[in-house]
Amino acid sequence: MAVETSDKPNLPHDFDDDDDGPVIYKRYSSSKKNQLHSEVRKSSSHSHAGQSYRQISDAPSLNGQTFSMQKGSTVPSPKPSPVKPSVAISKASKSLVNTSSTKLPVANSKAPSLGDKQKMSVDVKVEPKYIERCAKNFVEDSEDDEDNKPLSFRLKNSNHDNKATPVVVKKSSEDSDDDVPLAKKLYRNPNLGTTSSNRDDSDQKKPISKIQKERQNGAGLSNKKDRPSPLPAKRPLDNSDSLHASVKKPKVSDPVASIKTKPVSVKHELKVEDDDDDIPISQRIKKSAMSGDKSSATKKLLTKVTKVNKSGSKPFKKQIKKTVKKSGSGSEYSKSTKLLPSSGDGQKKWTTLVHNGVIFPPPYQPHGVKMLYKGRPVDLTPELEEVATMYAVMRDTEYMQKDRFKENFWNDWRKLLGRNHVIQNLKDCDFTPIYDWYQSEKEKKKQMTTEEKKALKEEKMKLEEKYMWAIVDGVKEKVGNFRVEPPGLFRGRGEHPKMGKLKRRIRPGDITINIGKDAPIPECPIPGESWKEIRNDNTVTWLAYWSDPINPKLFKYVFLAASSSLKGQSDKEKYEKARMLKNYIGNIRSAYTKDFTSKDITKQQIAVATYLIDKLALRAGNEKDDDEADTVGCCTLKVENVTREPPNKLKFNFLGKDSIKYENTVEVELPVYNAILKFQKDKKPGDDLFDQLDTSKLNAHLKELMPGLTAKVFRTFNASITLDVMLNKETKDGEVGEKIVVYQHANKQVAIICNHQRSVSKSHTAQMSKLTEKIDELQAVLKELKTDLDRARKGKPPSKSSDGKRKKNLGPEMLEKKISQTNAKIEKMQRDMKTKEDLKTVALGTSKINYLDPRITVAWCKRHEVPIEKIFNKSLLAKFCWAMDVDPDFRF
DNA sequence: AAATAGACTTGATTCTAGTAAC
DNA sequence: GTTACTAGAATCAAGTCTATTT
Repeated sequence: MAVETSDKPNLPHDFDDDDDGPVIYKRYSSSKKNQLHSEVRKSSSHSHAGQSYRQISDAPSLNGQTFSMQKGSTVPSPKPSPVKPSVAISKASKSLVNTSSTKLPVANSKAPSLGDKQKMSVDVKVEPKYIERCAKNFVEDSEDDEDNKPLSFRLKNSNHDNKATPVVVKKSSEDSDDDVPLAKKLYRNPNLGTTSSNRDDSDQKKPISKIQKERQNGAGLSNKKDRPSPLPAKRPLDNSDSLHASVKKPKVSDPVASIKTKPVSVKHELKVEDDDDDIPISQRIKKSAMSGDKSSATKKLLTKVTKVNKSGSKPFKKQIKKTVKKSGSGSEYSKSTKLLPSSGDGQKKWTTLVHNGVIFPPPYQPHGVKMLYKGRPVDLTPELEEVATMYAVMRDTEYMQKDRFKENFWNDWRKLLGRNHVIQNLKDCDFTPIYDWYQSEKEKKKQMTTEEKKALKEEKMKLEEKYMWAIVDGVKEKVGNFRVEPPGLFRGRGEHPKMGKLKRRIRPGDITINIGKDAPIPECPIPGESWKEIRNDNTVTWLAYWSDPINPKLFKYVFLAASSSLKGQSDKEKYEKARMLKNYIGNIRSAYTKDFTSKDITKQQIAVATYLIDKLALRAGNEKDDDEADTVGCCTLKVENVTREPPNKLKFNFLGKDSIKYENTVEVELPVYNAILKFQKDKKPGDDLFDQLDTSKLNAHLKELMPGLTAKVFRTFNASITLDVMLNKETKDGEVGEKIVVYQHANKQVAIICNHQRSVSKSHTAQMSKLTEKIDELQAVLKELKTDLDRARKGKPPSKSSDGKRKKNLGPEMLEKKISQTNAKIEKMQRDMKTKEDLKTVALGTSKINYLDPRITVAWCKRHEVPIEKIFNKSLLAKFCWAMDVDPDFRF
């Protein structure tokens, strides 16, 4: 805490405002815009209305504390101008020197449109090291070979001699601008793969002046981004290459200049090994597949790689595991920590940690509205009423159609009711009075004036403010979820066996607090109660946890927010690991290709599974318990989830994470097809396709191929490389708006690959028909204009308008102009419609947040003079602050 | 080697507030 | 000024993966 005071400039948030910061923000924002809320957002909220408990909690009375617990409002940030945050961001990211030189677009206006270009390029200095960097990049560039492309892209190459119909993502079939499925599209562009050449083109061919300009936009850079900032801003991200990253260990290490070097060296060495990568993957695959079993050779190769890696580039393996783990910060650790605050000691995540614990939802406030049992009002104790209300409020949700939900609810409620309660079954319960009461409360809330709302918000803010921040190694950081989850009915996704169960209220006695040794222990906010336990474990990043009331084996953690350095650090490491995969992917692919026909069934299954993960970006697929929804990932695929379609296609159909359906038909290499045939033989539909496999075996195997490699890395790799390749292939000179379209298009393809879906909004159909209507209107106008044009040309006056009024007599030119304007309008609307229809089931956000290396985006923005905030919103900018000063030439 | 515990990331949905459209 | 629409934030469920224990 002491720390807190110093260097404001570097703090992520202005300390000055800190204390009242949030409040101020709030006032600010609310002041002028509040009126807006008067909105009556009906339909949506209404229909699900009570559904979630959250809503309940929002409901004024439910929790008693009127609104104070509402959720969303907290967001401190919304200061009208983005300036502040951006400043902070840039500060944090550019560590030192030329503060002025770097003008991240961010720093500029909020939504700079064209004009921003200039702004962006304003104060740039050409970085002396630019050339150096270029050189580095070239090196990197040269390494690109087709391996760096997503497998799906490559397949094309390999297959193109045969048929080209690989990945057909059903969803994509509707794609608008690209009504062609991604796969097909890709096929069309066989070159996609040649990243290197593209890249070279772009970089090398550019005139220097241009380069310089770009550079300016970019991060400035005179100093290496990687340098450690002298200032105590956010803790410096470990620049070192992620490599270690792969292993969880040394997180905060001192930033050493060596950063870039490492990767390079690795690459070099790898290169030697990878010679065979020069051969197009397709050929390689063929080669290996055809030429009998060369597993031994492969093995050697792999081994070599690994070795090289280990010795040549920093050692990946985790050295030293934490010996002292959970016990609470081992004294040793703290000692060493203290000595070398920034040196990455194996597991240490922080040195000092100060925070105020968590905030609890307000106690339940009984409303006294009586439900009916067999038509008669029933008196309920507040505890029973609370639970009844949770249920009542879910009336409009789908859960009410599910017997499992009702049954689970009844079982839990009944326990509370006790044997002899009047209420003996759910069927005779009528919750309508409570439901109605809830609706009216909601309505009341809606009707509040902006003043009232504002006041409530401020009040809430006041209560919460102290919980919103933590001080980690002297830096004030946002806490993510400092609110303890309120009680409610469990809403599992899909057919979750536990849906409807009562999620009981969490009390201080359930919560374990993790905090710095010397930090004051947070005061327990509920008088008379106390925390379950206090720990001082600096090998973990959580601030608090409690065990999940629905499944006591699981924990609910309180972590820092995504914008924190700690999170940023691991995010960066994640992407570095994925980038590392680029260097290994060639060998990995040839290795598993060889094993498609392995006699060792386990090997064969590993090979095929790895292939699917690589090609389709499937999740690993851990085993699940019976008390969880029945969903699968790669390792847990069932025989029935894969259908063979001769001669060499596989049709996948299963429920993945969150019970989201995955449907995809893909063309695969024949050996894979045959292997699947073999795995399915003599099995029942519900049997495991990969009976010899589980995620730990698979990951253990992957780790032999590349340090730190696990199944999920392929997803990250696949997503990011796809973005990188598509952006660089498709971006053309032109308007910012067009470039953004290119970005969104790439983003969408990634979302499709990752199967990121969203449910169609209720109003979608209505919205579409509205648009259609408008288009029709415009078309009518167009027709009329054309008629008038004809008449005008013949010297006649315009026709009468529909309402019989006279129109202005316009000349032919004028009419022609109008016609083309109208046409443009129509086209635009049609495009918008297409896009809308197209994206109605595709969620772009998830991949942006979790899978796309932000440096690709930032670098692209710099290169193409697109203001970064056109792509990243405020929270993304904060989350990715570590990526903001990336070199414009950065390629994934 | 399998099960369990633990920690952290990923993900769809819900909620809120800002803005656009009427 | 309302109402409709939406982006972004918040929520919390559901994954992944590692380490430890049995």
